[in-house]
Amino acid sequence: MSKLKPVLTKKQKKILAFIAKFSEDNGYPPTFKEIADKFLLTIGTIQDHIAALSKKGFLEKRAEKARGFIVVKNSDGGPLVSKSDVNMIPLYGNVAAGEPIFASDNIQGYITMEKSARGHNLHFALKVKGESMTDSGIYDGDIVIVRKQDAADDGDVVIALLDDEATVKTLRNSKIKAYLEASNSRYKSIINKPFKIIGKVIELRREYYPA
Amino acid sequence: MSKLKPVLTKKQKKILAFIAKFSEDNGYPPTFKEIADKFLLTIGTIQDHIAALSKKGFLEKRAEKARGFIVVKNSDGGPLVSKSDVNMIPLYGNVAAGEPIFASDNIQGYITMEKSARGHNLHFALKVKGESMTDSGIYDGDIVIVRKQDAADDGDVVIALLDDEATVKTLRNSKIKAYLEASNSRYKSIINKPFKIIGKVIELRREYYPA
DNA sequence: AATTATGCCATATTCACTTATGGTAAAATA
DNA sequence: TATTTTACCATAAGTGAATATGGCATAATT
Repeated sequence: MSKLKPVLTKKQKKILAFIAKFSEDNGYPPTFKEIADKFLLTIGTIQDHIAALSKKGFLEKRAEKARGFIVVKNSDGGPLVSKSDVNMIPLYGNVAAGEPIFASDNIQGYITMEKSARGHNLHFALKVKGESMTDSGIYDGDIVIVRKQDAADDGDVVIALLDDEATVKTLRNSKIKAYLEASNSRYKSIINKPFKIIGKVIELRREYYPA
Repeated sequence: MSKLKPVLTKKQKKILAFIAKFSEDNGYPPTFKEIADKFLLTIGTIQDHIAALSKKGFLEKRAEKARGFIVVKNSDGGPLVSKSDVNMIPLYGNVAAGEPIFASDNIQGYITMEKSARGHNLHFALKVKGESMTDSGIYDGDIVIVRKQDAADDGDVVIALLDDEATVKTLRNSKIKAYLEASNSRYKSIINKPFKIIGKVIELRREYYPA
């Protein structure tokens, strides 16, 4: 209903935005002087602005430290992306049978993922090929984010190594034996071949082109 | 096949890692002295290390600037997350008919998305409710990332406002009239109701729990 | 064996930067 | 109307921080 947000003046917004952008561009925040130069103001004026901004809680100032402040809130109130919240993980393409999956030659790029609070295990992403999982909503071209592990539970969608090829399947751990289930009825489940689980799918992404 | 990577010594790795972590934690890089204190070394020694690291291309040094260096490469060669590559967008939950969708009360959180090169239009995310799009691989609980726009092409998956309620459907722009198509045969398409397009789905995400 | 890179020290110098102080003036608020 | 906030100025002082030099001892290369 009602929200009392400390309002920034236009000037303050501009300065905050400049500090944020400068930090992004350069990897470190600007000095008072650098801000002053940008706005054709003097250092004293910037002192006042910084004081105002940190009093309003958009900035945190570390006393007596060069470039010692950080933008805490965005000028429009939204949260900031913190580098420590995000991870870069490699995206692997499909590999021909026999080729090593995790070869660095096979990295097609990197994608960002939210850093899962605890357990910063090893994650990677894989581009799905084939139609065998369409009934589970996993389509050709989708990207699955995988956590490396060599075991999983019944019903988990897993990446398995089968004849030296990586495939996406649902794991079935029946009492008699474990097998890999395709979710598309036109595809056969894999029951009598040995396989090795290399990871569990924890997220799926699909991009709709053209962007 | 062969890649010649400039190898870092253990000490250099440690120092690089410290600089990276310090920058993340504090929002600005450390000074020479702060590094020296951490490793119980002197400033002179750190000078050498910084020189070595930047000569090897892991660090970039801005001369005569306080805290003026940035980690360019990770010690293990992987790319760094750059804040400017990632955006925070709000995730909206489902709203009851009549309620405003973009109310800030309805923000269920924020998710990160790769910043699309150009066109930083307004994006938002929406949690899908219902089964009407399962044949297109969009399931209940999935999250769609939407770019705000009020028109779309035939076949685009869109978010439409219908009776004051936001729904995910496929847009059909036949010659006669435009309508919204459900992809699950058990659901009817919406042909004779007025609707308003508020955005186009550009990405889908599904989280598999438990993590 | 000779050379280069690593890893460390100390001291001195020179800016880079923040802080402190004390003004002036207009606009917003009580 | 009185008072607070915003928005600016100038100047001096005092550290914070990078740079410059030179030297020493090992390990790794050539």
